[in-house]
Amino acid sequence: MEKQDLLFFCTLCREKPAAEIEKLQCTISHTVKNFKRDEYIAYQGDKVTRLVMLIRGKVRTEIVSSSGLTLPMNDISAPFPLAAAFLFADDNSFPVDVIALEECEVIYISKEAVEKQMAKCAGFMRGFMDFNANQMQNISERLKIFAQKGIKAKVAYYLLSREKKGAFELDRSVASLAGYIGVERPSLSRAISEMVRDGIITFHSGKGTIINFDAMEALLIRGA
Amino acid sequence: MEKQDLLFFCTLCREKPAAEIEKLQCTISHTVKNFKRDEYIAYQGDKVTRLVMLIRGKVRTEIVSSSGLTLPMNDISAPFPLAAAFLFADDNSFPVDVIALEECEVIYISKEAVEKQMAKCAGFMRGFMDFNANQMQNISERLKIFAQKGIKAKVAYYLLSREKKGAFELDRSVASLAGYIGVERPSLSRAISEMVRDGIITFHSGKGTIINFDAMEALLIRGA
DNA sequence: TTTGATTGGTAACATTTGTTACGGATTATA
DNA sequence: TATAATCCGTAACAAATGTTACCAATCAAA
Repeated sequence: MEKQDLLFFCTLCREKPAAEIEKLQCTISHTVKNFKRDEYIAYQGDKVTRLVMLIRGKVRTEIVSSSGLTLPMNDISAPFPLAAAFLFADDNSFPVDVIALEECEVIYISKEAVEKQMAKCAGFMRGFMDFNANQMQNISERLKIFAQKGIKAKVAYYLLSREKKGAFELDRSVASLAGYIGVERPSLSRAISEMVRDGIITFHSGKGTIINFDAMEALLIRGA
Repeated sequence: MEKQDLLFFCTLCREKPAAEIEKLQCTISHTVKNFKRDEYIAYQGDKVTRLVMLIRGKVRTEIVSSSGLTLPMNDISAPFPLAAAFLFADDNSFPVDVIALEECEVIYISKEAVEKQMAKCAGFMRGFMDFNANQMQNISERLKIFAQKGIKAKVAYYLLSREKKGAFELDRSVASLAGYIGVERPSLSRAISEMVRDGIITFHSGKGTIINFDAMEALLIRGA
């Protein structure tokens, strides 16, 4: 259970000891529901009127089109709020179908209860805001990578944003990095090889260094 | 002044008449600052410790690299909060430089004041949440477009998400749509032409209809 | 050790996209 | 109306990326 569980109960008011919390009116009203494998937890287009927290299990989200074809998006493991960000949006409907991949448990908290709780409990509010802010940051970071034109530019952006004194370490496999930046694995592999060949970086088994910073910058400007 | 000004003063508590608001302790402490054209309002990496609201003028944001080259991102017109979403993030630093394009006025509200105000005034909180939620929705919609592989897939996704009974209307020029989905204008133009040629859509001066839904779906699945 | 699975580098070729340049159409401006 | 500016369709070519396939290296399980 990470920061996300801030969203569950006011146990999240970490600022105070658990014992003290019990005394506060910090319990949030909610309902619980269980889902079996392959059941639909939410349908695309459903109004998001409640905060939907996945507290046990794993789900798959997919876009569904009018003709019935589906397009898998992400898998999400508990604990995680589903579409928390959209709870307050104007067009607050689920952007995807949500399907249980295994036995799942979900709790629902009404929007009103969430608002009340936020007003009542600063810790809860902070937890909610933090979660949304971090998610926003992740997504906007990814968008910036996608906005870079050319694989090398994407790679350069990715590496520059996490190098320390020229050294970097991939926190994922090359294959998953390819997925993350939206290109094919062999293409990414080729791009890295060429950057090594051109003396811009070194790279071996997940670790490397940036040799030529100027060349990296140049890649950002124009996909070369 | 749109919804954004919800974030300014508690005049935003629209739920109550203005006269009544005066009586509440709904004034939020803030400081004001003016900037001249070309002045820096914020530097990339600056900690976001206060809510920064642009209330007059226009700014440009750009990514700056260590070697000094810049990469322009977006232009933003008042009224608009700058990096509101990052106020609560863990790594809460400005992702970009912010430069005044013209005479600008900015107000600063401390994070603490924002938190207090949210606790005190439900309207303010709702305004803040709404704004962030909507921004999140926009950005994630854009990310989904970028995640589509192939120009036609991007176009199909874009059109399918806004067609009504098969009819669609672009709310922007072809050139700006090209920028939005991250491709070159001639490439987008060609893609549209081919889709028209193949009898998938009609298109003329910003308006069109989807003729072959199945083909549109197929484009989403595999960039064809 | 052997086996099988995963990871990732590479190559040849197909396909898509970018680039550059041109011209027609439309709109704003003098 | 003339003039310039913008928008956008088109084409030919260059460049980047995807596709498919193969093999080597690594690692875990038998």
